[in-house]
This record gives sequence, structure tokens and C-alpha cells, in this order.
Amino acid sequence: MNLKELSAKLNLSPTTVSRALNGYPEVKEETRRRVLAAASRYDYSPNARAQGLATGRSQAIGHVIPLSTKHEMVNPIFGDFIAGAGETYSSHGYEMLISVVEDDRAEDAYRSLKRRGVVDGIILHGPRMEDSRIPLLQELGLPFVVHGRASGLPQDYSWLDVNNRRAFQRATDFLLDLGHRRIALINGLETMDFAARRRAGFETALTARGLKADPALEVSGEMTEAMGHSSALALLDRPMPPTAFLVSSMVSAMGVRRALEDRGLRMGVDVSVITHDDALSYFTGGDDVPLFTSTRSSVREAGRQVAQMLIDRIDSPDAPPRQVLMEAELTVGRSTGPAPTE
Amino acid sequence: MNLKELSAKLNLSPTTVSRALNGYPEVKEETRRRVLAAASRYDYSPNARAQGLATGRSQAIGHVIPLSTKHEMVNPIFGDFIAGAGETYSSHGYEMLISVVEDDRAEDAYRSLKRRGVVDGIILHGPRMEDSRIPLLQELGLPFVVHGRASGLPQDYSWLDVNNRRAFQRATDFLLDLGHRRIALINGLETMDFAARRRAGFETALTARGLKADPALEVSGEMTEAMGHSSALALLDRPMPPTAFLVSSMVSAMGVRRALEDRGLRMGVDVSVITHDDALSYFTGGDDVPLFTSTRSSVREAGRQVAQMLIDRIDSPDAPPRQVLMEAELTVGRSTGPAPTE
DNA sequence: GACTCGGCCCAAAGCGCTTTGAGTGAATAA
DNA sequence: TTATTCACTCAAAGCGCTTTGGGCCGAGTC
Repeated sequence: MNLKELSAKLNLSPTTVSRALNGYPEVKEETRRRVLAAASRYDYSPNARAQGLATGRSQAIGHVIPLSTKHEMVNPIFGDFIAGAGETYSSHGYEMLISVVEDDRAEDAYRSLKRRGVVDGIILHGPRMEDSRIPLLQELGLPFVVHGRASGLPQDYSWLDVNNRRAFQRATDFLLDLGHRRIALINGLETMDFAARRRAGFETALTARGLKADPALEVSGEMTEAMGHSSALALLDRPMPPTAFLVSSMVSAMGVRRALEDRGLRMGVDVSVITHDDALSYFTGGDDVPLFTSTRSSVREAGRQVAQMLIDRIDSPDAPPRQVLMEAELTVGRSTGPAPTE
Repeated sequence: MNLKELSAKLNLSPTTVSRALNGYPEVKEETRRRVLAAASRYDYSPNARAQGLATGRSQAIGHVIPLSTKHEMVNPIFGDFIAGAGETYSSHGYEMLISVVEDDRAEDAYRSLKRRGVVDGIILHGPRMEDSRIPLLQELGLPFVVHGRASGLPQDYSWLDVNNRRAFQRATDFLLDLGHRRIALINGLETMDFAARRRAGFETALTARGLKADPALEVSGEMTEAMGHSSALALLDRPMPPTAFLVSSMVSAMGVRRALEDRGLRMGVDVSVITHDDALSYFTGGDDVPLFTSTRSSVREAGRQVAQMLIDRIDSPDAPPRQVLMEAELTVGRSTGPAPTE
């Protein structure tokens, strides 16, 4: 069933039917009701491509995901973020379009999406420092919102980020208050902006107490379970091992935890661990007192909000960019305790 | 730049330019070269919506993801599956369209995708037993491939599945060979088809040795870390606790492992654990001998193949449906050992 | 020389919608 | 009464592409 057929059934012109369906005021209420009834009776919805061609919009939002295993995106948080964003999209009549591309072809992907008119806007994931995709998107004139943000760019653009710096600073303070002095940082890849900010927070807290960050206690890499495990083992086997670990992801933290067991150490007693927790649906829940003390921030909620920001931006392209900083909660679990006396 | 403008620059008709671009034989080689050169020079690509409207195709594949936390899809494997499928799509010029919907509106979502002509095909995730979405998609005439399969349906449709039954049967045999007799099963939600098959494999292996499955040792639920943990604790605290666990997912297995530690038991010595491992990028790797003995099957590879099957199906809709059964590898790690003598 | 036949190329229709610009009849105002 | 407005409705153009159905021209055939 298409518009023409439907309007024939109604003895109306396609014009009127289209207007009735789209809520234009020029059509009599009674007529509108008739049209709506017929549409649902004949199970009609407008063809999205035709509608898009006529309006110049696609009602779709693009997410470009680089394929490389190096990238931090095809990872546990992906599903939750998408779920959050998807909620917002579907309540606003947008589709989510995901483009998986070779690592070095991300920019081409943006260009292509724009040229072919496939999407009305873009959500940018996993920004690196001085990320070149941001000026590119501005140049293309494609509305976008960044999940995270990129240091070192003069441009003004919309983003939503967790206050990573503050979160890790607080977590470090918490450990310092417990008497820990040798704290290890197991961070994400520090080309990623969030990782750099976390490290800054960590080091700021140390400096504020007159301590100096020990580079030997700072590790950065892709946040896998294995990486957490091997890094922690190496650190624990040092002559002066850390008494606490600050870890950038739940998955790596599980690796750290495994390393502690391997060395016969009790988490929360012999060694403390704080991790960042993205509140993933399948890791949380259950216990009254969580396993890990963590800096917690729901990536699903972030998805919802970023999507909403982008839709707003598409609706009013001339509004000034917006920035949102979400604060992470410092949630106390069973993985932290006073530093052991030496 | 659109077709008309480009053809004006070339002093050719839009017809010829379109044909040149799409590789039709009616155009002189030299002309085609000129067109191609101009297209790349002026950075032209056809507008996807217009192309779609004219051809009746959208060059997009739909994935409908129910939103409920109950569902097994917004979960760790999602990212990896999508990455695999996305690879295939982008090499064939398809976009991936993800629709996140309320749990009970999945069928509407399919109808709507079809009506509005948004996608050329569908990948069906997380089939339940006698899943009603399968007949629906057939009725709609929308090409589709199921990741997994659904028992109890008479229809013939395309699917790709892991041989879950065989995998769990082999894993159980492996444990039985090690002398284990009280084996617990920590399964996914058994409304899910794969979970039912895994249980069947488990019970078949037991029966083949004249043992009877003990319902008290079988748990099923959403595969979270917390669920693995609490289920395992409950089982370990029984008067006759299991000496081995067969677990349906890596995440739950980590919970099981935590429960073992809580009870001071050594995994692989006091208690054996086998888990299914979807070969997620962030959980594997690193160690020479993996932590868990597992039935392993790459969900990313599954994504690649399912996508390819669907594209083939779209290209030749009259070909008979295809079924692919992937065998899982039984990979020996450090989590299994002989049953302790009582 | 007339005729066919490829090889190339083009005009125009059509995909299904939105939107502009106009028209109609009825109600109100002058 | 005539003019003006208002509330509805419609015809037609246009979005950017593909595709059908020719058309033209030069080469080959008889």
C-alpha cells in the first residue's frame, strides 16, 4: 500500500492524505481521523526512502566503528552504549546505522555517509587526543556529538563525557586516605583521551599530597582481562610491589584480581583495587556490597543522553554546542581496605 | 554534486553517466574512464535514498534488539558479533541498521521495517524455542537468517548455529572421563534455544554413562557474573556439592570462579570448571595455557558468516535455505583436573 | 544502393513521497 | 450585493536516481 493507493481509497488527493498524516493544520479534523483510520486499517506507513528523498533527511544516525582490535570500542561497553542510544532513537523515530570500517578508513566513512546522504548526524566514539575526526566533521557540516571529548582542539563542539579526571583523583585520594602510598595505575591506551585524563587525575591526587607518580607503577594498554592480569603480575613481582591498584576497566580489574589470587594475596586486605565501572548490565547486580570499589558511571545512560543531544542538535543546527560532564560515583565495595603496615 | 550536475560537466546525459558508474556494457570504455575520473575528481557518489527509491532496495540489513535486560542479546557477545557482521557488510556495500525496541514490540519492528522499506534483510538474534518471529518474517517475505536456530518449527529457513548440543556433550564427557560424577550445569535462560540444546547435550552424556541428571544441580538464568557467583555458592554449600561445573558463558564462569575462591577451593584441583567461550576479543589472549577449559567458538566469525549468508540470500531469493553448523573446539585450560577422591 | 545490425548515447518515465501555489465554496465583513 | 477572508482540498513540480524504449551513425551484407 502506498500513498497514492491509500488516497484513492479515501477519495482524497495524496496531498491531503500526506498532510493529514504529518499533522498539518490545513486539514479538517474529521478528514484527518478518516485518514488515520484508513492508514492503520490498510497497514500503511510511508516509504522511508521516498520520504527521505523528498525531505532531504534520512532519520538515521551514524556510528562509525573502527574494526581494529586495537580500538577500544568493540568492547564490553559497546552493547550497553548502543542500547541506551537506541532507546532514545526509537522514541524519536530515528534509526541507528552502524558502519564498521578498517581502522584507517574512518574519515572516508564519514565523508561517504555525508555524500550519500545516509545519515542526519553522527555520534563520535572513542575520541583520541586532538582527534582529527572532529574538525573533519565540522568541515563536512554533519551534525555530531562526541561521546567523550578531545583535548587540545580549539573548536567548540558538543560532547558528553564522564569527569574522568575527577573520578580518578577521588579514587586516588580514597586510597591515599587508607594509607596506601605505592599505588599502581592500570590504564587504557593513553592515546585515548579518557585514559590521559584519568592519569592526570591520578597524578594530581598524588602531587597534592607531595607524592610523586612513579612511572614504573603506571601501565597503559588495551583493557583486556589478560592485560590486567599480566600487568598486575609484573607489578606484584617487583621488589616494592604496590599495595593498591587503580584500574581503568572492570574487565582488566578481573585480570588484576586473578593475579592477586595467583600470588596468594587477598583483595581488599593485602592489596586494594579500585576500578572504573561502566555499570554494564551483566557485571553488576546481585550482591548487596559490590565486589569492587569503583568509580561508577552508567554508559547506557550516557548513550541515552548523547543521542538526545544529537537529535536536539539536528533539530536546531544553529544552537550553540552543548557540553555535558557526568560525575562518576565513588562506590565502596569489598576490594579496598587500609594499607597493610609494612 | 549530483548526477545531473556531473553529467553536465561531462557533456553526457545522466543516463550514460549512471550506466558508466554502474558498469553497464552500453558505454564505451573511454567514456567510462572519463566518467569515473570525473566522479572521483568531483567527489561524487550517488545519493543513497534516491538510488534506493529507484531500485527498490536499501542496501541495509536490519538487526532488531529487544531492550529488556532479560534478553540475552545486549550482552558481551553483541559487540563481537556486530563487528564480524559489519566486516562483511562493508565489503559488500551494505549498511547495518540496528533497531532497539521494547521487548514486546519486536514483531511490530519487523513489520515496520518491511513496510517502510528500510532494509533488504534481517538477521534474527537469540531465537527462542518455537520462536514466532520466524514464521512472521516468512510471512512478510523479508529475507532473513537466524543466528542460532529454533527447535520445534516445521519451516525450512536459513540459520547458522554452533553445535551446542555436541559441544556440551563433549565437555560433559571430558569431565566424566576425569572421574567427575556430580557435575553442575549453570545454563543460560532455557527459553533460549541454545540453552535448551546445551542442557540436552549435558544430559545425553550423563545418560550414556548410565548416570541420571540431577535437577538440583541444574541452574538456568541470565548469564551475568552475579548469577554465576550466587548459583555456584548455593551449589557448593549443598551437602554433596558438585565437583565440576559446566557453565554457559565466560562471564558467569568468572562468577563461578569467584565463588570457588570464596569457599577456599582451588579451580582445576578441588573443583573443575568448563565454560563456553565465545572468543571475545577482550577476554582471550595472553596466556599460553588458557585459564578456562572451554568449548570455544568465535562469535565474531559467526557474525561474518551469517552476514554473508544473508547477502547471498538477498541476491538469490529463490535458492533453498541454507543451514550451517559450526563445531566448537574443546580447548583444555587450567580449570579442569581429575575429580578429587572422596 | 538499400538494408540490417551493433555500438553508443539520450529523452523521458517512474520510484513514493513532500510542498508550493492555486482553486473552490462557504462564511463573514463592508 | 460585492468583496474579503477562511477552511479545505487539489494538481503538479521536484527530490536524485535507474531503466525503458528509442534514435543515430557507421560498418558490414547482399
